[in-house]
Amino acid sequence: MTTEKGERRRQALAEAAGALLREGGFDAVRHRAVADRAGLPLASTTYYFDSLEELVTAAVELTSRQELAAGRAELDAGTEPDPLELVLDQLLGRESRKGGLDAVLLRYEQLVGAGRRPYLAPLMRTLRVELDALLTEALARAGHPLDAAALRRVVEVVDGAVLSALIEADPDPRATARAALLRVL
Amino acid sequence: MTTEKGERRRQALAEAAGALLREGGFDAVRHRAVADRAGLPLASTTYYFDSLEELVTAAVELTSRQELAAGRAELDAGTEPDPLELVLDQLLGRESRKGGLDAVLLRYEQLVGAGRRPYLAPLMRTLRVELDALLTEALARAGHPLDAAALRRVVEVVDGAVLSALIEADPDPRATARAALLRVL
Amino acid sequence: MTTEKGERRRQALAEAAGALLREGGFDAVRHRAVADRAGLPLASTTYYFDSLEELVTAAVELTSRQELAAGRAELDAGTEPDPLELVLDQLLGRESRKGGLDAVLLRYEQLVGAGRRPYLAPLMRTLRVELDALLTEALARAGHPLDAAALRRVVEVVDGAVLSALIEADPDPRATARAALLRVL
Amino acid sequence: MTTEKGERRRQALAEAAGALLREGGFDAVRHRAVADRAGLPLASTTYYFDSLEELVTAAVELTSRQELAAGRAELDAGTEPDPLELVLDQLLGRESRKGGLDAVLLRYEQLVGAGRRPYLAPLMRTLRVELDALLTEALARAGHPLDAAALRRVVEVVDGAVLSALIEADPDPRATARAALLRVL
DNA sequence: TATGAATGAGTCTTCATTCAT
DNA sequence: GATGAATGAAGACTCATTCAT
Repeated sequence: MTTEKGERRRQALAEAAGALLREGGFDAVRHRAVADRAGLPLASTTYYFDSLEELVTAAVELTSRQELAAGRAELDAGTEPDPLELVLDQLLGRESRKGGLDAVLLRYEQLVGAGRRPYLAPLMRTLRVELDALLTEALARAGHPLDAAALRRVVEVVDGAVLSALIEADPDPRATARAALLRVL
Repeated sequence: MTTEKGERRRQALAEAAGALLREGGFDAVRHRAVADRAGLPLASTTYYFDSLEELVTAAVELTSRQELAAGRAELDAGTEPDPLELVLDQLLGRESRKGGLDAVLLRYEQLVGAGRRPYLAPLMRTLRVELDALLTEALARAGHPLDAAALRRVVEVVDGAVLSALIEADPDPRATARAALLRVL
Repeated sequence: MTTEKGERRRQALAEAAGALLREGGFDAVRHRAVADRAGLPLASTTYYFDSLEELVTAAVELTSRQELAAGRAELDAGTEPDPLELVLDQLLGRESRKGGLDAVLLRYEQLVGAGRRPYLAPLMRTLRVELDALLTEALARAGHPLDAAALRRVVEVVDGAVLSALIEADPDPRATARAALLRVL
Repeated sequence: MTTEKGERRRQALAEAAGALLREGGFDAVRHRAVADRAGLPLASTTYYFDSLEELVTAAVELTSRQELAAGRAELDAGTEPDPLELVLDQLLGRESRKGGLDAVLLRYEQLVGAGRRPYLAPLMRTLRVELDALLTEALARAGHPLDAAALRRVVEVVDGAVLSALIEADPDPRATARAALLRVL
């Protein structure tokens, strides 16, 4: 039943929601804001998504898959000489290359936010599996073949370091994360 | 100027706000909810706190200081045979001893939430300093004298592990955290 | 886009606001009061008007245009044998024919109120232009062709007299205004 | 019973209320604002004035009497070479010498505001009598001896002109008023 | 299939006034 | 005599969701 046009609109809404999520966190994802952002009628948000939760879920999924796909593409293309940068892209968001805390916040907000939003949990776990696969490959290419448990530990260390950087208002969380990553490898 | 009774009411409101924060996150801290919880009139919330932000700040501070004070007391009393448990108390919340994720969530929510709530940043940094002092002492008593940088790294590892546990819906995040702690020491 | 019914409701709200404005001044125009008066739900007031200012503006405009239209109609119909009465209608409000101060107050309240309500200024100036055109025509028909400057002076004299009458609680401000008008012509 | 200190505080509150009235109109006169402005406790406002209406009344009276007294003093001192300026001072407020509309607004706001505030009417009439006496004297000294009726007409013309200036956002209402005054004399 | 219209519930906050001390 | 504490009522405004068309 899904018209092509319908699918396009659904995607536009999810993208708008994703942008809002990035900029203002979960609380910023409101029907009106999403509709305005997408340039679509207010009612289209509830027409294409039964509830706000569904819309948020779609936004998280879209956002994350775009990051994953970009990482995978670069990995396959072999463009990036330093695979560790690809790892940091995934853990901090590619936008973190530009510096600043905002870009980093979203990922951790989502991680923690999932705790209060059980409806996100399944998606988060799925995404994690895909993330782990990508990271494993990138680290192997960087000369660090790791098994699943070891990878987890590496990710945890970086996550912990970034969390810490967020609170300290560390001006360059990516550098901090990179240091932690090198230390643990 | 502050009456004793006035101070008690203020505290009651902050405590109610803290409970709501623990149970439902930042979004659950609303004037009405706090007032109802404390069994006080709605307007008392704005009488004692100029804005919701102030109330949230008071809630975070109260909650955190209670945890810190409890840890400090136990440490000084020497009741707890295993100082590492005190460390875990501080990083996961004492309630995590009972198991379950809910108790753990708050701390990380606050850490990340401070990112979207700049008004919390100063408090978070102050609390961090006090936390570090307590942890340093506890770890020293456990036979692990650490300098500031080393301590930070230990905390980061545990934080990363807990964050991971939250997403995995790990049934026993405390055990996971303990394992990470032992590994890094 | 606007449904006919929608337009009718918008108008009903503006009319309710206008009635409140007349009876109780600017302070009486509140969302709740307007909604109750119009027999519509509270939220309809913010649905049709983005803010209270917009609603007040609509009320002023509607009220004033109705007066203007009525004056124009009578002027064109030639019903009123004494065109000066039409002038007084415009300057004191048609309701002032019934006597009493209340009817007169609104116009002057709006004139002065615009000072504290900059958002009304553009509308007030537009209305003034239309008013001047109507008055010029009515006075010409009464045998007093006036240029713009002369008209302004006439209006000012009447306005001054009415203002004075308002404070004196003059029982018949219309008669006072008429006397001033005749004197200045 | 009135302590000297009590009387001083009453006056301080009335003065604070007057300042707020001038700056923000009737709506700006609130208990809290007045107390803050006067640097006195909130409850002192209701202690010294049974209601807000009383406080507003006191503010209007104080403000107006100060203007009157200043005018009278200058008149008696013979400082001001042009008595017409004293007339304008009274009709537009002395602050209007500095130019701008704000200074002028208050007087007309009070004139009109009295319509919605019957409790002000007696005071307004009393003040008018005193004003008329002062104006008569000033105009006589300027070579324009006028009887009561003629004076009223002069005042009305100026009032009308100023009202008009307020709406047009006339940058120099005082000049406009002066021109109207000269014209009518 | 879409969407403009609509609204009940709820948001934070302000305020005049009362009262116990 | 003075005032800190307190609060009921009301303020403007937001929002997720429903529904008729």
